Amino acid sequence: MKSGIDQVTLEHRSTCPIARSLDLMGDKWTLLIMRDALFLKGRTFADFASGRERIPTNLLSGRLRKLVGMGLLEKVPYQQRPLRYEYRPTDLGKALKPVLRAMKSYGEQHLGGHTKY
Amino acid sequence: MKSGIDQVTLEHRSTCPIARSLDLMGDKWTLLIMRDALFLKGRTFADFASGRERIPTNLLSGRLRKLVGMGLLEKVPYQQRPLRYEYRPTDLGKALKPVLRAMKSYGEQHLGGHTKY
DNA sequence: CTGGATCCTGATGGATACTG
DNA sequence: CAGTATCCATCAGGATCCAG
Repeated sequence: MKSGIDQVTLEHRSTCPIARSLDLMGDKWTLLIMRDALFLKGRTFADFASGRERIPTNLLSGRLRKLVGMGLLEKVPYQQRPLRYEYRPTDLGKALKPVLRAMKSYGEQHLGGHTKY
Repeated sequence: MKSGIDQVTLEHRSTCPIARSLDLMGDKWTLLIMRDALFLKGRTFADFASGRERIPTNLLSGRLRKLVGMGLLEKVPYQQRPLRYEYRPTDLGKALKPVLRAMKSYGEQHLGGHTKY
């Protein structure tokens, strides 16, 4: 299909800023994609798909669509012939860094995760 | 049923501390419960259930079981006759505050959420 | 070959009713 | 009050298929 309507409408359960944030990124993949986009720089679909956690391609394409629709990533062509795109974090996306840093810190200190993003 | 096995086993997709954190709290309700536990003090089941986002009771009981099992909350009796319990954040649970603060800040600055937890 | 879309199936979510 | 049980809807995951 060409692609459905790209209205990325987020439910919002309450006016609480934490709840709003969770409505946007409260799942197991969204922040992992942003981690790669923010710390591993401009990434292509294949790059995201081959990350260590192996996100299924159908979930990846859906999440990317949502993130672009919400303005956290932008899809920009980086070469012609063949045309290729990469997903780059916008300023709105970069604003997520403190959240990711807090989670990284929590994981390192309390969950036994090694460093390296 | 009496209650299934209470083994709270977390999958872990990789050694990345962010991925580990997300394995633990990457869903729409876990951090909301911790928000209430941390900022609204010792809470009972009914208190959590009647929060503004109205978490269904079956999900609530499952999440509380998980959080107690992972050691972020502890279930302590606070009165006898009739016996009543409340869920109190442990030190491990309190360590989540920076994550919640980062999300609160993101929500306020970029998602139009009002303050008040 | 890359970047997805589709399909199928099992797991999870969510609303609400019900019980000790 | 503190959960369970139930029932349906939606999502996750994996495999595969298709277009440029």
